[in-house]
Amino acid sequence: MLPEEELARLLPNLEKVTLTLGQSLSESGRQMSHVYFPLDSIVSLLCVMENGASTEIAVVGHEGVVGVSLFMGGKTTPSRAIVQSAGQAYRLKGQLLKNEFYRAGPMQRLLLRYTQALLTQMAQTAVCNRHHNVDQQLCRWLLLSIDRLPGDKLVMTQELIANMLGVRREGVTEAAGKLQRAGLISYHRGHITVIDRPGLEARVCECYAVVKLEYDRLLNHHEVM
Amino acid sequence: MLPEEELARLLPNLEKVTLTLGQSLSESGRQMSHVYFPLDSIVSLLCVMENGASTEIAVVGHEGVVGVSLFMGGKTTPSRAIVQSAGQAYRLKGQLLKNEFYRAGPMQRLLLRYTQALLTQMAQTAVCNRHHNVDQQLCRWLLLSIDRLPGDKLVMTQELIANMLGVRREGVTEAAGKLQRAGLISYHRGHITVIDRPGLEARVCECYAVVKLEYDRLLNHHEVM
DNA sequence: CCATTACTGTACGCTAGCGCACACAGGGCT
DNA sequence: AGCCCTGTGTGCGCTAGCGTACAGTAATGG
Repeated sequence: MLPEEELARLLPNLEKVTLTLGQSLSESGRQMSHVYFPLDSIVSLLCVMENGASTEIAVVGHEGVVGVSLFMGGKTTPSRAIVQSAGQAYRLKGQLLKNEFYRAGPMQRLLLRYTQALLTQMAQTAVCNRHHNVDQQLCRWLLLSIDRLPGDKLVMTQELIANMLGVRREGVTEAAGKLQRAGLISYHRGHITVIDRPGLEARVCECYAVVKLEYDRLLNHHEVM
Repeated sequence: MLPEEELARLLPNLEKVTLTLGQSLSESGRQMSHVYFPLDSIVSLLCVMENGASTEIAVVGHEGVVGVSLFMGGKTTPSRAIVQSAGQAYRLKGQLLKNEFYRAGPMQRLLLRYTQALLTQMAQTAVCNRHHNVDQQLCRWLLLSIDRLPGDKLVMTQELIANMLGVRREGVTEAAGKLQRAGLISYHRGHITVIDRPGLEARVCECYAVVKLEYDRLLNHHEVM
């Protein structure tokens, strides 16, 4: 989405890395050395509490960047970034991104619009956690995930999904069972395949659409302010 | 917190306005004409759903600004901003803030750090909605509110608090009753007085401290990156 | 090939919070 | 005074999700 000039300046510094499932890109309160631009991987931003319970507050895929705190000026965040789906990503030294950011050009505007989209995703996650049941939240989570993946399959155990959603594993089993019996997904020991995407969209709560529309609005056109 | 030069440039354009309880500063999807810097007032950012249910996703007081979407580049947000506690605020034409922002000076860095603090508050709200009970959330809400007010009193009915927290009014009645019987607050027809602040802090969940520490870290020193 | 581990399904009692209904009191109004 | 409206307290049945326990089955590894 960047003009050639910016892209040319950045490309030599982008390093392609492989992210493995469960890998931590950022720990609470620790400064990241690099920012990551997922390609076909997905990264979850998690809040972990003192007792170990966790909740996903946002998910980042090829549309975004992990490490906004580096250019936002805070350096650290109180959340963790965990690879939710293995794959490739570009990474870039934090200082280089910051330099680019402070050129105050298209890259800065893009990063800021992305950060605003992230704000919306977090806000909607808060609402969803409050008002919607596990079934709907699972649908939202599945849709947000496969939107960020090339195919319709994802590798993820119910245990991990439960950690992301901040619910019991058994709750996920039940919700996933319903979806499977309804023929919307097939679930097999850590491998999920989405069979009927429109069916999922029919069951999901409004939160998914709110987030998706906002991402489209903010990121899917090259308009310069 | 700004150097004199920046302050001198902004001051003539700041307009002092009175915000009344319940006033809307921003509607979902509408562009704001001004940004607001609360002085002794408090503004709640709310997500409102299709069925009318709502949830507060963040609270803004004298430490912050209402309308980050104006400089983040998105122009609008899918949330509402409602005055939760009447009082004074400065307002500033959106375009003037944007101009100041794009001077890429101390004001930009400050606004970005504030936005990051807002991110943290939203994230923690999402976690709190998931994992903590109404009692704890009420304590968090009370503390976040009186931190942003000059005294120890706030004007707020249980009905409105329920809307903020996204719970039933009766749930708030019950939780507030416990706090009152414990001698931590006194509640009288829409007038709350905090009597024992340390007592509240002892009951609140960790979410309050996480948010408070992050605000302090990001905003309470003049360090320039 | 067997043992172990990891993942999924199911059951059961418990609790927090919901939806609803209603009683009661303060405070302002005519 | 009487009245209404607003705000608060309470009770009751219901449900979603929790905690816990355990069974069954696929993958894995020696």
